[in-house]
Amino acid sequence: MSLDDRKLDVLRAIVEDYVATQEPVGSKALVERHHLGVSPATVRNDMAVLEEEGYIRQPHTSAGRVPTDRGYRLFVDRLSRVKPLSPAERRAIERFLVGALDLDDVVHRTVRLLAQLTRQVAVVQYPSLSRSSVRHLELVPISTTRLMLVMIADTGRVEQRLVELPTPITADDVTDLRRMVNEKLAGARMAETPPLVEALVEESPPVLRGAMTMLSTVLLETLVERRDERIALAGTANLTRGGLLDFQGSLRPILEALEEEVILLKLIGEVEPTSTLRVRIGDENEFEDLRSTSVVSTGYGPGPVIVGGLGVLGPTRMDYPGTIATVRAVARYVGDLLAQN
Amino acid sequence: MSLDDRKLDVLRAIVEDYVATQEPVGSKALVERHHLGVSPATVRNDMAVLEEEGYIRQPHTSAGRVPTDRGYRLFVDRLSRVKPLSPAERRAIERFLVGALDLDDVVHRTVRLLAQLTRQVAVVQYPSLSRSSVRHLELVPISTTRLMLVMIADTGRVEQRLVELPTPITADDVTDLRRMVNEKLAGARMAETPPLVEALVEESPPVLRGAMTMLSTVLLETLVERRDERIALAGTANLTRGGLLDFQGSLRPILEALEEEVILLKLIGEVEPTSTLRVRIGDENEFEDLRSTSVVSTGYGPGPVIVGGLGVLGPTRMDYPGTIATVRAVARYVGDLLAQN
DNA sequence: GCTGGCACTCGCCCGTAGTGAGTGCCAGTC
DNA sequence: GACTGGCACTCACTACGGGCGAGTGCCAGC
Repeated sequence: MSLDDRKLDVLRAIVEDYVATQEPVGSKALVERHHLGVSPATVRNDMAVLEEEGYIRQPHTSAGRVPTDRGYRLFVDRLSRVKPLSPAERRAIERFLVGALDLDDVVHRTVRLLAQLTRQVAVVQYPSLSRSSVRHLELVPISTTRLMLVMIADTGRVEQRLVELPTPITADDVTDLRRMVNEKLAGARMAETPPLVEALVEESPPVLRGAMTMLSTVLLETLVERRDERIALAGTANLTRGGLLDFQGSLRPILEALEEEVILLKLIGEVEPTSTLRVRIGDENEFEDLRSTSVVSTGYGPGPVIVGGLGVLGPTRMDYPGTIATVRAVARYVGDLLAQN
Repeated sequence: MSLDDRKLDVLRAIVEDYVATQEPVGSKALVERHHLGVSPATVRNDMAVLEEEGYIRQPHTSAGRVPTDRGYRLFVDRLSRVKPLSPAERRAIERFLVGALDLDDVVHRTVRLLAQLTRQVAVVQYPSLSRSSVRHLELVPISTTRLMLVMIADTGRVEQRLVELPTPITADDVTDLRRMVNEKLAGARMAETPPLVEALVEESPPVLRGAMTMLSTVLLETLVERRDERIALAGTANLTRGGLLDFQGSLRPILEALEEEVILLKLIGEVEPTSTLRVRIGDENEFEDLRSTSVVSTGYGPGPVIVGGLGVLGPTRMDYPGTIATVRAVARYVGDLLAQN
């Protein structure tokens, strides 16, 4: 059955009121606060239909209605009007992000900004290595049998790792190694590096073979395997906003989920090549513990190419239009910032 | 008035029971669970004295007793017996920390380990730059007017920053700059660097003067000013342990405090040169919002010299002996690990 | 198809009463 | 003088019950 326009209006009004007041909304309050032009009784009939269709529900008989996850979904997809950012918000974004010193700084400022603007938990993924290219590889001798490998990506990411060498090497050897790895790898996309690294070992002169082998192992680990992804988090205190009503009283599982990098990455890191914004509402979340939350996430990057994800997590009862607008705007600003560097 | 031995025994029993059960403990339960060898009435008299002295209090008339901050303090200072780590805990520590790849990895593993063992919020400060020396400075050309400065400290810390140059420079210029800064600064303690950096600018040839000036600014910022300190945090979900009884029901201010790096640094970063362990109980905390928590912190470092702090934060009602033992043990292991590198 | 009216439901808000853990005090004993 | 058993008292907690009112579903009428 298709819902006529007024029923959709009613649903929209319910969502908006419930988000604002956090209390089940009744038919009478609805016609008073929104000028729907019909009587409470009519609204009640509409509500009955909406409930039958699964868009709203009653916490208990003789209470008002509350949107279901399905109701929020419909609201987000078809009913929410775009809420433009206020000038104050725009200014806040600009002020917050100018003067960032390096990538770490950009990410930290961004995540705090997002948390502050949306008043929710913010998550920002560092630019993904797998979507970056190698800008430069540096080898710093720590001792004769130890090197520090510093990898600088074009996105500004810097990763370092210790390399234990099988035999002592000289300063000249280090220079040679440095030249070789940079000639081979500088400019390469991370995904393309494994065969190049293999080649490096094979092409290296016998005297450096042992060192290069160890180096290649660490290189592969650094470039493509673990530590590929990093995450910044802020605003967990916002989970306590709205008392114990959201999240059915137990913050525990949510806080635990937020400590799992793997989970966070799945939440905001799985962005499609296009920079579409994604909203996951309640049930739609794949993680059991996050079924009482919604996640708004999007990719960001300099220009159209996506290098990482960012987003916020909050109660299903969240201000979707505002949150979506903010997340989108912040992602764009961050992208611009990256493009400048 | 001095408390005789039995009164101290009573206090110890109260603390232990309350920590275990989280419920006010009465005289009868006390004599049953601990073999004090006296009757409840006697214990009641002792309790009255302890209460008068401010070591325990009653949440309300006709309830059992609960230790005050002062009571915990006395307990920690004079009554708690050292609780040796279980073999399982020792094994957990070792297993957790072997195989750490680099400093980041060590810090992350440590903080998670601490959180897991103590079941509280764990905080680990990265080795402080101000307590480190410069191992190596690397300059990587990003463009003709941009350099990336990578600073590697002897503690394993790596910091990077972008340097904008006033005029384009050549690859040879970069080589010169790199040589100059390393000759001057490599091996220097961070605290000693400012005059050296000044000298660098003055001694630099006119053609490099502009570049060196910018570089020196960034150097000073990186070496001694901001970003000096970094922090890792884990186990916030443990705050929800024990329901809403601890922290008088409001996690909010605590979560907020934990998001402020400045506060965390003050909590665990202010370690004396010696590696004494510090316990701050409730009121003793300088931050208003943390008056309902206790903090156990200590310094760590390779050998006797301290390079950073670590610790845990939890309800005043915590297992002090166990927590203290764990914090101390983890700090020692981390120190050993750093010494190896 | 909308509306006003009406009976009904049921969560919420007290006030009351009963229960029991725990206390303080005191007289008695070793 | 220190400890003990006994006893009256306090008071948080729980259960019960009635009144209130927001909100509903349904129905007859326009």
